[in-house]
Amino acid sequence: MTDKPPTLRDVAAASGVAISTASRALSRPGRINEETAVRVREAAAALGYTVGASGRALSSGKTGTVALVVPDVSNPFFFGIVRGTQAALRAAGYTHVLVDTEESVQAEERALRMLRTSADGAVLAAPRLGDEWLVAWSSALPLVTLNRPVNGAGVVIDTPGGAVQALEHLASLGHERIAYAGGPRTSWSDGRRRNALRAAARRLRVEVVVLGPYAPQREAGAAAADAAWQSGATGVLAFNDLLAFGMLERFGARGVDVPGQMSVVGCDDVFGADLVRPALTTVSAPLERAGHRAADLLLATIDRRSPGPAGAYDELPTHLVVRDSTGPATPR
Amino acid sequence: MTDKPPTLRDVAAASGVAISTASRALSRPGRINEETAVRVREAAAALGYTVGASGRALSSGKTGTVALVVPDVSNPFFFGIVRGTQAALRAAGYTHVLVDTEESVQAEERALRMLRTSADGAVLAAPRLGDEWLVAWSSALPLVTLNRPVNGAGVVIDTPGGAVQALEHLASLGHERIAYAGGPRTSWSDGRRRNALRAAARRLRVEVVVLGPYAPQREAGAAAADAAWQSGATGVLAFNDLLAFGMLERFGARGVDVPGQMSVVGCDDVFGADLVRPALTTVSAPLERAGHRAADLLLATIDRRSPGPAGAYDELPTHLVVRDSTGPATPR
DNA sequence: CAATGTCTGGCAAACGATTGCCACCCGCCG
DNA sequence: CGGCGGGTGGCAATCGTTTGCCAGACATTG
Repeated sequence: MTDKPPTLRDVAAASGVAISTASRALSRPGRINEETAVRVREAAAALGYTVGASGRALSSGKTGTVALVVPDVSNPFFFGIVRGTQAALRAAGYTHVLVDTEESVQAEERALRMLRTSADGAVLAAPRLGDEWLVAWSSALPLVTLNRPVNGAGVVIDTPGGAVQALEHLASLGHERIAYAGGPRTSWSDGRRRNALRAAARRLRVEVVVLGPYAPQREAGAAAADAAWQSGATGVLAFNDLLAFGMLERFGARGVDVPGQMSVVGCDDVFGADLVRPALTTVSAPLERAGHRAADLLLATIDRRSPGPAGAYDELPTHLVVRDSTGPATPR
Repeated sequence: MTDKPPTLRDVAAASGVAISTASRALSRPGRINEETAVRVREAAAALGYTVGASGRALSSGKTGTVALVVPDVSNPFFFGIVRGTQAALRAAGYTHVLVDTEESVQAEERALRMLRTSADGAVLAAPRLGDEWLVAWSSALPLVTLNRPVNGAGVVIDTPGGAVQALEHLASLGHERIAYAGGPRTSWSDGRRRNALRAAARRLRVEVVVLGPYAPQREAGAAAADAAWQSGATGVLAFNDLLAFGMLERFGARGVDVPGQMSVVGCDDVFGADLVRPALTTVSAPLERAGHRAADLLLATIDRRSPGPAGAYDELPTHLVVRDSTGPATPR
């Protein structure tokens, strides 16, 4: 059968010192005579000892664990984020727990409640929870939000900036009427983008027609594509790549040539954007970096103990990647 | 500042009972007078109490945590797996920790060592560790392997079966010389597939030429495509979809028409396989189900306490999804 | 009325690690 | 020779929860 893992007591016994000494020898370099410390470390190695997370957590208050809370693990947008947080946490020796709330506010709150006692902090990617709640929670658990600043803090991906680049790109190709297939009402990012597009449209003297909201999924693409076509636009910006994929399929099915009759721009540059045909012109978002950054920020506030109200704000730039789904406007 | 989360002691005090009673009221239905229990539960709810994971773990030995250990989070193959384990664990009330070993055997072992004290078990997806080690570890920590049986136990995706279907498909299209662009030597799955293909080739009277090994990544696709072309084959089976994507790109770049001059079959049907053009004919693997299954199996052995040597073996069927990257053979 | 059981609820001992505080051993200086 | 201080290492409390065991209350039965 499976015998118990060695404990600090075993290590102490094996090296002939007290438990406290063993503990210090392993985690408080300098506090213990180097000679003794070496003996302890050797014993620990020989026994294959690893400090037990629960014991440590109980007595020190630090769990060595950070959670990433996402609304939907299967969305490729979050793959990049996961990768980033994973790398950052791994490097810092933290354990990475993954929570999928399946878009449910309640699940999100439940997760937070449980994390409060079992994690040192959490990265909330595109949280669904209301601002007030987020603020309240952040005083109970170090939190860093992604793509949804709370109290002016958090990591944000500047998709509005990218969207404007996309608009400029289309305008320069002669498009004068451009559709924006928007995302969920609850998306903070979407609202910001609408505003940025409105302003840019005036400046560029093009017309932007806002469509939607659409679910940020491939399945919603058909409806979005039909609406975009119907709107008389010659180019369309999609809320995200998934939606753009769906639109591409729909245009293909309806015999609308992309980019001949309709230019399509996605957002995020997720896995697959360069795989579809035509390859998708899209606003590239530094997903992995964003995850990494968020985790780093969180780690910093965790050990600086400065969850100060002026938590850091970090905006990551995006840029337009031009591929084959956009081209010169052709009058309809 | 952040005030401490309420403890069982607070709940007990608030409801005028002893800590032990409070504990039982919350987790041992029936053991305590229902009236008292209700009082306790109300107090707990009012205080927003949640049992602390570390305390519980220390005293009961159960951490309520299960880890998924993958060699590379950014591989879309594992996205599906993650999704499955996540769903299963969530449903069972377990916490999901994600460990990326970055293909490193040492990282894998390090992870296992730490998990031993901080998790109730682990799902090892495509572990790099040697069999002996895996066997040894499994006596210290409940383990379920995915796509790599140990001691005849684990969850396995029957890709050889799918590969044979693919071969039949190609054979029926008139292909007589078919290449197999193999994966890493360390892949158990790859070895199995080679054997299955060899046997099927004899039966179907076609010739299979084995190429590789190639890294299961897009970047390796160019080399694989060139080798396949060079081999004189008219169809090629790729170790996985990523490799197939890379091959498709390369064939495109070299002006080799797919499926006109070369048929390509992938494996796994990961996200993107139907996005790429031509849409990829591939062996569809039930990734999410596999992850779910593995987690369920693990959970079962965890609470049945039966890590018996005859751990369960489960083979999930695959099937060929025919899309546009395969077609009739044309003589070269 | 005594003996026996059944419910309830509390006491206290774990679980594994950390850490404040104290004790001891030395060497050194005055 | 006494006092002082730095360097080491041990004692014991503490963190939050679970659980074996016991004790009282009350009901049931012979």
